Amino acid sequence: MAKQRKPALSDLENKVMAIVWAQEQCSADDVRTQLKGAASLKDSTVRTILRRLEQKGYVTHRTEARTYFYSPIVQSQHVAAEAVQGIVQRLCNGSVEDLLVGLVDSEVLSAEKLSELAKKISNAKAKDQAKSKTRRPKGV
Amino acid sequence: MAKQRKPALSDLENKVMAIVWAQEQCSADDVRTQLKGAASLKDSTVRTILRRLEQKGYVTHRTEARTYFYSPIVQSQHVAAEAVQGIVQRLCNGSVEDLLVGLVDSEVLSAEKLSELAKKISNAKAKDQAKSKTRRPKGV
DNA sequence: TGTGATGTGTTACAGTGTGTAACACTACAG
DNA sequence: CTGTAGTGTTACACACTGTAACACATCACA
Repeated sequence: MAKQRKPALSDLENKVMAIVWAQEQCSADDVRTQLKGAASLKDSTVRTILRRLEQKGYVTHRTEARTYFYSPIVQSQHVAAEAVQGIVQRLCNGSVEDLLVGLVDSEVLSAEKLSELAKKISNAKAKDQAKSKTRRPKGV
Repeated sequence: MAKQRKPALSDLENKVMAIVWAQEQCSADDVRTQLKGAASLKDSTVRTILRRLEQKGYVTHRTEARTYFYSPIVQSQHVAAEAVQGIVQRLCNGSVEDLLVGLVDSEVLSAEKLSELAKKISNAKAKDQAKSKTRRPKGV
């Protein structure tokens, strides 16, 4: 259960997280370099963000020869799922159905695509479960 | 298309919107009264929120004998859909599939429920389209 | 016609979050 | 032992939020 609602991510924090997520592991400087495309920030700035992300519980770091290597604690999909849950509660009377209907109505997702994905996911899950005697894909 | 991304709603703004959405129409005082359960705010406070919501483009008002009656401009489901779209872009590499997978993985939604809802929505939509010769359920 | 009640407009202000960064400190390499 | 590269601490301005006071307008009624 837990789901200890983490403080939301700001824009910049999001960008940084995107980078961390993308490589599962990176130093402050890695982040700064990859962020360069968008904005060009001082390294202390980047490190501040990283530290805040750590405080917020999104990443952790490992020290290796006085260099911090950050890695995500939570998966982006999980964060997304929590965010969606919040939306469902706040905006859809707690009904996921309402949300999906809204998505289809707003043409964010077509009914066909939705069905297709639902099918795909069901299948994948069935397969996962069959396999779970040996592997544990979503245990912990 | 448009989708002119509206400024996000704060907590209190959300609560107020919930009330406005719930009744499609209400005065500042209505809102204050119904908000009472949660917090007890001065009417000027409530009106400030309402005005901000109007500025942000979420509601509009109609004056009737010097009383403002606010009504939502956007549907909650639509706001929800936009929010989800943002999440998909920021956290799921733009893939709705990733999002759905995340929802299922995080047990926000079971694969069965998803399939069921997808089916239901498809059917509803098919019906809607059949009917759309006479009614226009989501034209404009 | 003057006045109270009711409702609105304007303005404010403190707290928090965010983006941004300077500067001080530490430890390894040479 | 002295750069150099990396970290920790601290700061600050700006925007957003929650909260509200106070002034202004107008309708109903005396």
